[in-house]
Amino acid sequence: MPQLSLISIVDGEYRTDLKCAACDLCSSPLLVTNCMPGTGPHNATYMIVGRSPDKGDDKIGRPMTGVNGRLLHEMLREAGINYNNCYFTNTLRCSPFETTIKERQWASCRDYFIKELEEVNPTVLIAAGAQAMTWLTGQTGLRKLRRRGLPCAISGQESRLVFPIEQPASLLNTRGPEQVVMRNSMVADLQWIREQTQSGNIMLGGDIPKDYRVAMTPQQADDILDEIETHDLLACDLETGSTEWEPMLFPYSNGRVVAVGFSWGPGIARAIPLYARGVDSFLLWTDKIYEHIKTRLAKIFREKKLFGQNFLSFDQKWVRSSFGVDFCNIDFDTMVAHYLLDEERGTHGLERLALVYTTMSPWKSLFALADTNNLCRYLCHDVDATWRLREVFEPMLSQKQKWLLQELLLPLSDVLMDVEYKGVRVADEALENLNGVLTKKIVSVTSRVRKRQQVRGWESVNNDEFNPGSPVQVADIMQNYMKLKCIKRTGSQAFSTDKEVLAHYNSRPFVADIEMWRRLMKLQSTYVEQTRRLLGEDGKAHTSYKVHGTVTGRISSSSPNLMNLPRNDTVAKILDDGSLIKSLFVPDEGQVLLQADYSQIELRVMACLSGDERFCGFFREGKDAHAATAAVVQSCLIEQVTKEQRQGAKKVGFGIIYGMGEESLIKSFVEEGNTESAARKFLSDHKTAFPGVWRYMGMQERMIRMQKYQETPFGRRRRYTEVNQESIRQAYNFPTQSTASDLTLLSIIRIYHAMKQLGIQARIVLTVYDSIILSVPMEKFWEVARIVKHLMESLSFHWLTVPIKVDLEAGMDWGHLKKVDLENQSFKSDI
DNA sequence: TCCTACGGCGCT
DNA sequence: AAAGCGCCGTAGGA
Repeated sequence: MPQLSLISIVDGEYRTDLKCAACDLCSSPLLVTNCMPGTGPHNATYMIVGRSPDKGDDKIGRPMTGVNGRLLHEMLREAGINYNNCYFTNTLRCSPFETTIKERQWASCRDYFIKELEEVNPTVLIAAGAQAMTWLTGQTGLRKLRRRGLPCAISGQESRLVFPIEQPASLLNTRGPEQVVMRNSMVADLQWIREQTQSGNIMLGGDIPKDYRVAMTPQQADDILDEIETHDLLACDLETGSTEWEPMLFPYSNGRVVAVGFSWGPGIARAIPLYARGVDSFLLWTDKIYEHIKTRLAKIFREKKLFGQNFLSFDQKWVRSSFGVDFCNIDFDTMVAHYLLDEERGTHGLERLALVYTTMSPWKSLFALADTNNLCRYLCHDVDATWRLREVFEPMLSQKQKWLLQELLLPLSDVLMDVEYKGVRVADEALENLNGVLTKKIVSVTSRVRKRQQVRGWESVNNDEFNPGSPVQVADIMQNYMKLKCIKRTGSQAFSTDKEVLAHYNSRPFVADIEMWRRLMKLQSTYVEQTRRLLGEDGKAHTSYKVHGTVTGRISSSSPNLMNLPRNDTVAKILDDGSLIKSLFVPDEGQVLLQADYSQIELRVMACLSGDERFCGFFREGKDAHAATAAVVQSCLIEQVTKEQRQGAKKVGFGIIYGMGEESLIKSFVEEGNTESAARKFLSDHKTAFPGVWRYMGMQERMIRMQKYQETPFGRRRRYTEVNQESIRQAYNFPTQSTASDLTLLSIIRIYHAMKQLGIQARIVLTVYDSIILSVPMEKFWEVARIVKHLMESLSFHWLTVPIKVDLEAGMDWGHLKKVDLENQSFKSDI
């Protein structure tokens, strides 16, 4: 034990000549003060905890008296927090600059801290900076935990409340207006903490009583299972874990379901562990008991009505692989429901939702010490939160949102889960070959770059190897060694070296090399290597789709992202054969890929939503919309429209959908070689010709001004906190992008179930925004093609007043697709 | 050592 | 800066 008398120095008496024997840091010659005690009154309301003394503190011998400390004092005063009400201390009493602290050293300081904490007994703790916060609460991510009361994670101190704030020192790293903004927000945070503390609003232990139980013995497991079986509706969650160090790759042969949890009411939770975790685990299930529990759980998964937090896209796969139940009866999902209520990205985490919508306190830190028992306690919190959140969210959903949940997002999640689970086949040999080819090319470009005279100069000046992947170094060479004029700046006003700039200067060999190097690296690192790394043991790519990933209602794809693979024409700029990337994705053995695309779906949706008669007419009459637009604006016959005129009309069409400002539209016209007056005339003629379109756009702006949100025909909403140029552009784009996406999503569900019902072995392998790709047995090809086209085109809604059209393509891999001619049952030559 | 921000770039 | 994404490597702070 450390000498506890050291920290009893409070109430204004300081000593700097103390010797602490708890660790050896005190003896560092870099330090003036040895074992710096805290300072301030007993029973202070606020105990302010930094990481360690800074140099100024060390010189003076008291915490938070240096530059940083003075800053903090100023801000405290501005926030209305009285200095006499504060006790200042640090997690570490001695911390020689740039010394790595060992666990033993941390531990000895912790004992001082606990003693000090108990003596001072503050109302709340304020953690100054991320490190102090982590030390006190076990949690990371200071930004997202601002203005949050967290439980202290130090053993025996769990009932104490910790408020994190940014480290005052971070102010010193900024300048000018940014510094003012940051400082204001820090003062505001302190003010908020004062208000919370004075009002007593945030209290730990203010939650309802908890009835959590963990099965520690086989008998208890059976009792809990008996109990679960008496309920028909259960919140459910699974904890899974890797049995090895490697990440889990499908089909998760190195992963296990570690525990299963259920809840059937607020504050009620049960957890059943299945697989021992951590050295302290109590779990000693024999194989026989394990199988017995598994069988009983499988019955629950098959028969009960369940709901969870993102259950369908995560837990369901494990239920399938570990319990043999392919689909559960899921009637709700708290994450998806919250997404419908609030589309903002990254706000759907379970703990966050529980903090906002229930009286629960954070429990995430339990996971850090996740032996079997703690993991099960963690799981109990999860399912309890899930149950409570359903009670909160369900009544909040509008009729349309209920429809979206039940008829669109839950069925869609089922389908996407199945699509992800089965995966898409990858031509692994071709993948390896391509990787080799790219490696060779990159090596050669790299060595060529390093022989360039400018690079040699740079290397000798900097005494370092030039890295073509460093925008800083590339900019340095272009600006200072080649004396190239800056034509574009980055967000931080640095010399931009993006592809536009490189293209501008690519007559210079060095710049051309960098351009090629970047393209090659992009192909290799983002597409080839990532695909390789994430390939399952079955040689397939198992992407994961998110239905809650975007503010517009589009789905997103990740690990690997199969929605941004480079098109053939892009790859052709880099490699001789442009199909090399997409052709890596192939149908199941002996089958063929069928791709069904909605043609110009966003434009059609825009026509419907705006109700512009002329624009709708183009689609009803089956005209080429862009050419027809050009014909109207130029007052000529559609046959007389030149390629350039059509291109111009197309630009306006998309410009409108994307909320492009008039000035930028005109600018892009001029860049294409038109005169400014011609561009202006085109635009004003367009407005005259399509008044409905422009009226509709104006309506969107009024909508977000008046009610602060928009709603699509399907009931998707997008909220806006303020109205500015950015939000107005978003408002122009949202209804079309969202509604077009929903049409594809509904089609995915319909196609999936049609194939199932008809017993056809064709399956959806991919989907990219407006297209659906299936792997189809050869002999069923024409039948499937006909069904898919029909299903997609026959969607019918009262607002859908123009026909929607689907183009079909097919091929033996994704890189070689040919147009399908259904009439003649033939394929048209290369596209 | 980890984490975050940034510059950059692929797709619809 | 024309909407919406995911992911790469670098750079810098903690």
